[in-house]
Amino acid sequence: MRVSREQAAENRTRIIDIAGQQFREKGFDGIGVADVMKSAGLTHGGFYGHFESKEDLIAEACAAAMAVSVRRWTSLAQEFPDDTLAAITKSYLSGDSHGEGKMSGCMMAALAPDVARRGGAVRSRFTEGTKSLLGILVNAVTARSKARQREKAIAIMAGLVGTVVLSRAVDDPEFSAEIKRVGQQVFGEQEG
Amino acid sequence: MRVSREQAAENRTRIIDIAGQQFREKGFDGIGVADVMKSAGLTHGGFYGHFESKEDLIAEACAAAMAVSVRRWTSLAQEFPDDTLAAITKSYLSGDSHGEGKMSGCMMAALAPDVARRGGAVRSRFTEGTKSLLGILVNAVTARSKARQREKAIAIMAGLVGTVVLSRAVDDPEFSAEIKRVGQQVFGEQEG
DNA sequence: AGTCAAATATGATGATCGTCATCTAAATCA
DNA sequence: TGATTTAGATGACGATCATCATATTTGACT
Repeated sequence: MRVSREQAAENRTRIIDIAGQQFREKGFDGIGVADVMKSAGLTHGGFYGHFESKEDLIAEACAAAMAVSVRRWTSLAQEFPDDTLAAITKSYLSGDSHGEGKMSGCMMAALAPDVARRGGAVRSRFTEGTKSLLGILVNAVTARSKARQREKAIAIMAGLVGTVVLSRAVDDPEFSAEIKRVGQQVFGEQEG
Repeated sequence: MRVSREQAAENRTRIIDIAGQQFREKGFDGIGVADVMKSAGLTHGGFYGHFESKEDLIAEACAAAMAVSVRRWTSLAQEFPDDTLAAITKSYLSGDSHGEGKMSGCMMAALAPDVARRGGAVRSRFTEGTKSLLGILVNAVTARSKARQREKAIAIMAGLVGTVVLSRAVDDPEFSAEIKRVGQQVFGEQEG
């Protein structure tokens, strides 16, 4: 059954959004094309009308999820202009920043190693997003020189990603909470 | 063909070692049981004589790979007693610490998000290893109090993991090198 | 030496995967 | 309005997967 062009475009973005969620939850290899389509309310047949391959969908989902993070950080920077860093780290480490947990969390924390195993397009879309996020962090950080500012931002980004990654992987709830608490304290304040 | 008990035990540890390498390179879902067995010089048939399931192998491989890291950090601490932190971070961020790149690198950096998607045994073995590594780091760090020491160690561990994770995922070699350089500088010195 | 048990090999199972071919119905356009 | 295009549905393909059944060979024990 054919649908209107706007409906088709809307379907495409819904597929990408849902794929981004499922990938973050289960990994690129943990969810299949047919299941993504079903979650989007479609059947698997139409998939290759929208995407060249699963790899193509992964790349699009990466770009879209990174773009969401960029928008979130940007609006946090606008909303909290004098303590952007604390606002970002708090939002970042709160986990379910929009209520659904890992599915809607940061692509870097959920899938960076998976991205590292993939090919060109996925890596490059991820890299673009990472650079954009870093740019926001650089502006949120204070230091004696522009170079120091960038270094500090890089360290904080790595610290935040590592904090989320470890706190999620670990099985002990208290240990997990401790990791997040320390991450908030160390990487969310203008000193370290 | 039956083999001696020692041979069988040796085969088992070889399967676990090779599985650990392949998992780190391709992810838990990126390599199959049959391929692991073939890489170990065996056929797929004997697998379920050694392990209950693939999940069981994953848990064993996790534990073994974490134990290797624990031994490495321990021996670094013995070899460089007065600057253990720098020695560990340098070894950690050098990447191919034993020549083969990501395959032999840290389980936390290669697979933490994959671990987070798994069930009980995998998570718990990973958590044990993480706590052991943290214990080593705590002793390698200086701070005003024991509590501060632990917080600092947690932050450094997160920073190191995030540094490796991001530098590997990113597509731009200069950006990747920059991330690693900053990580070494910030997390390898007794200040931040 | 002879029996038993165990380690591995061979082969098959059903499920799931990415991808493609074909069909259908409705949107688009002339 | 009629012709054409196209989004999506149905169904199938070969490949791969985890797992199991069975056979074989040989170490281990009596």
